[in-house]
Amino acid sequence: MTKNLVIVESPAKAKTIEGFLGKDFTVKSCFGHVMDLSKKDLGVDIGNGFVPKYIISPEKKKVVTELKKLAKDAEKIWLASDEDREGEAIAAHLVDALDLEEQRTHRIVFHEITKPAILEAIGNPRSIDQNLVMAQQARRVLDRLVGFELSPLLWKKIRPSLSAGRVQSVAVRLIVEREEEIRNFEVSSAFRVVGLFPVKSGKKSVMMAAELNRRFNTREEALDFLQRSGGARFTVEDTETKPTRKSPAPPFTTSTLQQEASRKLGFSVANTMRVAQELYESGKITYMRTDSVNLSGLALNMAKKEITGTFGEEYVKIRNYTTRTKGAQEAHEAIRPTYLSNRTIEGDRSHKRLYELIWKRTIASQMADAEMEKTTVTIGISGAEEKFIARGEVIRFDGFLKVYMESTDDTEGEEGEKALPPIRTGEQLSLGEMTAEQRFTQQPPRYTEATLVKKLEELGIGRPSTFAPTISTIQKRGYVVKEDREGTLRPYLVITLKEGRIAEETRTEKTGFEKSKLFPTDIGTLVNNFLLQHFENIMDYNFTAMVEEEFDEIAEGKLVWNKMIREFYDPFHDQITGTLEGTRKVSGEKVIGTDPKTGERVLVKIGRYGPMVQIGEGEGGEKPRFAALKKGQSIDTITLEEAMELFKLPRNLGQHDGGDVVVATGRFGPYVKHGSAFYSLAKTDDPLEISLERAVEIILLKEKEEKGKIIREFAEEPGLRVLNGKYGAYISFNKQNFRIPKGKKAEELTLEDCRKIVSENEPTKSAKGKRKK
DNA sequence: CAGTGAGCGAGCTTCCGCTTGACTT
Repeated sequence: MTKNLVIVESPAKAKTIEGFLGKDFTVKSCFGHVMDLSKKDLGVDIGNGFVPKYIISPEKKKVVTELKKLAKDAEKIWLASDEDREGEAIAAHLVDALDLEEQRTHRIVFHEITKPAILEAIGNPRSIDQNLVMAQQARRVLDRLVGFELSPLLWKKIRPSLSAGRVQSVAVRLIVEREEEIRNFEVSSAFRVVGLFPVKSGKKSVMMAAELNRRFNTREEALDFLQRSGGARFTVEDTETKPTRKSPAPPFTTSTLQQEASRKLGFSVANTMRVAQELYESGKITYMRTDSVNLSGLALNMAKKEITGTFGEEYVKIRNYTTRTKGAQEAHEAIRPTYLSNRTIEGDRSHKRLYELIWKRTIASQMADAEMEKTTVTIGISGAEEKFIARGEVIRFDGFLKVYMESTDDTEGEEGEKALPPIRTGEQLSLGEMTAEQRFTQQPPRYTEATLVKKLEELGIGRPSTFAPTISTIQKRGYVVKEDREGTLRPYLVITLKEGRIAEETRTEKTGFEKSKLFPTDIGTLVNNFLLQHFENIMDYNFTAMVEEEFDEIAEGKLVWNKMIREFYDPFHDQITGTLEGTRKVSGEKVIGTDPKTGERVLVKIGRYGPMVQIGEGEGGEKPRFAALKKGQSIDTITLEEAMELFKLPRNLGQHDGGDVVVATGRFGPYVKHGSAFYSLAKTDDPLEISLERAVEIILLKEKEEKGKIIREFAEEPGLRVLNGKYGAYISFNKQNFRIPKGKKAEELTLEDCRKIVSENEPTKSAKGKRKK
């Protein structure tokens, strides 16, 4: 029996706090929300003031039973869920689910997990803020209404199992619209002129690079300028030196951690969160789902000590950062190492790397500004208006740069500027070399997972706990794919002036190369355009910000929650019924040309199984012909020529081992068929180009791989085999799988053993079987 | 796991935000 029961959200937090509080306190975790709207139906009684139908979440029943038992015997119950809208609702749901009486129940909050903060919280309990709870309820009900009315509309009008929601649909919109911008982008080019001037620096002679303050639009203008420069004199007209400073970035939040881990370590958003979760659970870092840039007083003291000890006192500058993120709730600290004296940790490579990133960012945030000196040299050209400008930078005091430099998203950033050689106004310079290089304007960048999170956060859409799941949802639904794209080679012109002679040369560079970027799929584009056409309000980038304002008013007691919902819902529901009755099924169908052979119309659309091309429409008794689009192709951009190519499959490549080898494209992409067996092609194989030799190679490789999987097989019973799978050995019997009992060695199983296991055990459920149930 | 693209109908899918394990072939 315990005197005091404290309930927090996270089990790792519970463990830490228990250590602060002594033997009269038992600290338990409720693992987040314990109640939610029923999932069987809408879960909201629309006709009756939107009364929510809350149930104890099925996966939380066990926790609730256990907490209820502990609460029954406790003198006091302290609800210590997070201090934000969701946390307040969790506390209210706990009161409900555990049948807590008011006089025994206290609500406490703290922003940092330190002993003084906890003790202060215990000393200042309050009651549950019902206004805040109602604000959460409004948020929850709104999301349910939007999600559970829009999604079924998509099932009817586009395809089953699709989904839409306040957050995910806007995330998809960002990606679709960025792709449109890229498609409509018109590349232009201009000539950038750089002069190299030999200058004495001590005893050595170095080349000083300076860029012309004007770019030329055409080759002729650039050529003309270089010709005129052949006999020109170059004079230093001005040198200017200015001190500048650079400040460190604030400590990590969830979103900035995801961005930097992506840029610096190449981690996906999901991977970053998995590793961070493990660091948190092992006590190495503070909580990883936060929107706060605040550090506790304890952390600041540790930082001061660590920086002083390692770099010296002049490197310390304690700073208070304030968040600028829309809708931030700041229930936690920023993400930081628990102990700043640990510069590194034991563990595998990804844990070490992420930890060190967090350490550096935290430490740097409390360090002095870097102090620089920027020098600008202006060089005049006799007989020309234009000037050459050389820029240099010297670091006078490195400050935080000793530890950490934030990276930027654009890859084509300026190279780090170096110091300029000593130079005086009035000095005459000779020209070493001058080049005019054709440069192209850059299309807008595609989103990565991390830059999409950044954009969502800027718009105030989504929360630290949902960024990673949202990114994975829009990929799982097939709205968006994360892919690499091969670049193409692009020629560009370089004109050089050296020793009075002009030379022209064409070089090539790679352009359009993409790595792990988000691309919209055809279905993603179709769903987006459909929603945009009929639900512009929900798809508005400001929709979340606008409803958040109303949630705030509810939290302040200025607005009644179900009145707000009523005002949203009535027109929204009219939109739903209007669209349901007023539109037909959409498939994105459009004609892209006519078949040069038959003159039939060729059209593209999204069919039952995805994007496809169709020749003819079944008029005049002719059956239409169909072909699925290849990966990376889109009904928006495919040309007639590319579409006709797709009808060259299936191809018969020839004979192997007494059977035809046929290549075609199926449900799961391109494959080779030999006899009754199918073999998938590798990503690098093109089904239209592949040779018989390569196809046979694929067949033999797969056969070899299959053999490697077999641990045991029995001549008497061909359907029964012991196989080696991803999760270890298992028994396969007529397409059903069985676990091998503990203590038995797979290699030593006899036919009798296997038959016994099969007859006495239930087969394991496959993911498919589960879904059917 | 595989080469489809008629139409019908039963039964299913779906949201956002809090939290971690259980489980997989």
